[in-house]
Amino acid sequence: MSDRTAVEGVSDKRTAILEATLDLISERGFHNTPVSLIARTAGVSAGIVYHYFSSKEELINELYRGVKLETIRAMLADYARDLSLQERFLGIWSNYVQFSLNQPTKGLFLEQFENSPYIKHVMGEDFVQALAPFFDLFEQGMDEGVFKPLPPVVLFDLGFSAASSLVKRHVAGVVVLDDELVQAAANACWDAVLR
Amino acid sequence: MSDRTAVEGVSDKRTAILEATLDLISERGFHNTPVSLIARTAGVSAGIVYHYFSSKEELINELYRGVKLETIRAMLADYARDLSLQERFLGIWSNYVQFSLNQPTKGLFLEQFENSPYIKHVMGEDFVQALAPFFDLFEQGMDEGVFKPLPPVVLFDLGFSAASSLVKRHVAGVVVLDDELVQAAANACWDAVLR
Amino acid sequence: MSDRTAVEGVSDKRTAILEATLDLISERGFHNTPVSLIARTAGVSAGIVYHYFSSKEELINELYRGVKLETIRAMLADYARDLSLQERFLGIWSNYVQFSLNQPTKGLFLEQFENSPYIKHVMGEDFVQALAPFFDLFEQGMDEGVFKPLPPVVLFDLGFSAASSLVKRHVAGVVVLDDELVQAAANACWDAVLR
Amino acid sequence: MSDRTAVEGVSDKRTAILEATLDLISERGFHNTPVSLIARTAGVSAGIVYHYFSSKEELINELYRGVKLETIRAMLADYARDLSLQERFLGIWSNYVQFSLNQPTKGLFLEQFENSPYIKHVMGEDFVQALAPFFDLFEQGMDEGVFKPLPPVVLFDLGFSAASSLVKRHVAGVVVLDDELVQAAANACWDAVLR
DNA sequence: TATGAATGAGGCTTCATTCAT
DNA sequence: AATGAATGAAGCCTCATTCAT
Repeated sequence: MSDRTAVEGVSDKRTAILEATLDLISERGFHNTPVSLIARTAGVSAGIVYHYFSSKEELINELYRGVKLETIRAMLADYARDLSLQERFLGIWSNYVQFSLNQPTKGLFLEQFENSPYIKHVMGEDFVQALAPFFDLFEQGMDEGVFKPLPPVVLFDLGFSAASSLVKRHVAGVVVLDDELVQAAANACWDAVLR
Repeated sequence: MSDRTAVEGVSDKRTAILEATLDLISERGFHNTPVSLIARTAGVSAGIVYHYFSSKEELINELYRGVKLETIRAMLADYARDLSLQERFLGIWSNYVQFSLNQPTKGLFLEQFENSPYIKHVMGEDFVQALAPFFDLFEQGMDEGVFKPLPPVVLFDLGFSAASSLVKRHVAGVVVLDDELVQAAANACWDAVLR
Repeated sequence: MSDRTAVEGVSDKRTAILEATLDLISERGFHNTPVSLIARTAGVSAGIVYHYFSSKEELINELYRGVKLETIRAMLADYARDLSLQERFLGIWSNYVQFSLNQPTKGLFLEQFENSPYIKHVMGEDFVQALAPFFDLFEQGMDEGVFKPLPPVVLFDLGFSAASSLVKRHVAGVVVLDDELVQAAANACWDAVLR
Repeated sequence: MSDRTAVEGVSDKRTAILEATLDLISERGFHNTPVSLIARTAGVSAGIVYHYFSSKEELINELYRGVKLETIRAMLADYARDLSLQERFLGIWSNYVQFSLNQPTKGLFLEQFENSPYIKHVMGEDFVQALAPFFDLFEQGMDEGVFKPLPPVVLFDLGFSAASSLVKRHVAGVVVLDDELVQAAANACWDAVLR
């Protein structure tokens, strides 16, 4: 037990810092979120943050990587090659919406991060791996002549850009994203990629 | 000339401040863009900024309103009710892409602003008016049974979300948005909204 | 008429500036009273203040001299050598209280000014003249053996310090300075100077 | 010694800041005493001031409370109910004068503070307790028919207002407050409160 | 006389980061 | 591994004063 405590003790604080950072930044923004506040929220001292992360920037980058990977993986939950193209496509859509609605801070954080010139994002090998199923999906769809003959990234945007926009609308209270609407929107995007 | 000087003289500095703010924020972010740098870039003193704007926040809000309105109007250039639904839809698409590629700082600024919890955006009557043609378009399309029976905002997202994503891909160097690709993407989104 | 307008026009603005300064400083303090606010309150431009006064400091000094002289003169209204010592003493007391209650801003301003190291007060010949009756009173009282044999300034403080303290109590709402109380206090101070 | 160091270590900087603030403000005024100068004089960084005080205003308020309490307590040194009314009264007088002459900055600071609309003073329970002996003195004096039948605050002002005025005269060089003069003045004020 | 835009120094405060303990 | 006092650079903003008109 002392072993676990020791081991988890470490990651506990690290995790607490990351979670506090996520919550604070998603509702206050990068600036307006001082390290001292992150520390207080996480229940640790300001100094210890620099034991786990070399700088505030690295902390935020680390958080970005984690949240981004988690989001990608959530989108691909249940993804299986033996499902039809459409089943996989629609599955990603509903996974994404469900995840975003359950974890609103993560979406807000990602959008903020990705639209800020403040911090340059560096992606590593694990991202390439995590994203592979998307390319797999679109390449298979093109090979089979089911999808429009466009670069996979373009198909990706055609297929999923609207999803995050709609989630923002929902968060803003402009629309209510119930199952029916999600399915309708997902099917509309399916029409967009379909040849 | 003395006429123009007199007239423009009043707003010259104000305009210079707004333009400097746009350029700096789009490439450096909200923070990392001190008022002192804005002033220096605009060729004015730091103090005078507060003669034209009551705070940095108000300056940025004012800038947002101006850029947003300009973008909306650019999208609707040539918009005319006697054009077909598809012509109008595709026109908006190409107007948007063209404007975004010509004025990359404005798109970057808008995305950053709209995804930041830092500043709350307040829109006024002029926005409602400027956006009217979009609602006009989608409502007419639904009335005629051409578009899917979905809320106008949803149709808007289905129709245009991908556009800004693709522009970002272009700016990031991932794809090259030539005319052919823009048309293909625009037509794909047309498929998305089409019944 | 044009003559009067021209002449009064000048002093009108000067007076308006002085009055605005008095009101603002008495309720906001020296700092926290920018020249720009003084100008706005007086209904003039900021620049013109420097036509009438060479600096903010001089403006305040000028104001001090005027208010101080006015206060001294108000205390000595009705002062006449043919009145008894006690009549003159009590007259000063009630004049002071009456003036202070009617013109609360002036007392506040004087106290603030005289207790601030910010601005060094320079008094001129007119002050010496205006204050002469006080010395006259106390010297006569000493010569006649009616007052305690103390320096006139000391007799002055013994005789009148309590007056301003009581006015402040009244302004603060701690006591109500009605006629009866003023007379009682004045008589008590008369006891203090009386041999 | 290590003990004292440890104990004092905590409040050392806080105390240094308060002392520097007192000295600087008493000779320069509230404004004209920037926080940066306070910090430099105290031998600390500017930032740390905000670790101990939430703002410059709070710092000054805190200082006021401390100096005021110290002054009140100094006035009441040796105060004892078994002394006669007159002994107590005259003791307060000489305590006050002695304290003021020994600690001229404190008197200057108090006067400046109390006559400035800049900062609103809030007094707490400790003030009420510290001031109790004054009320005790005046109420007893009235009950015994020794003092004039006036509100305690009024008796207080009649009894002690002149003291601070005279100290200011001394500081200004107008009179020399030697023991003889202090006693004469104190006795004169005793006459003022005496029935 | 009069305006008010403009300047620029300086004030208060915040905050990422370090370091003695 | 942990604390939190401490630093000092930098940010936003104010304001006395000037000057072109």
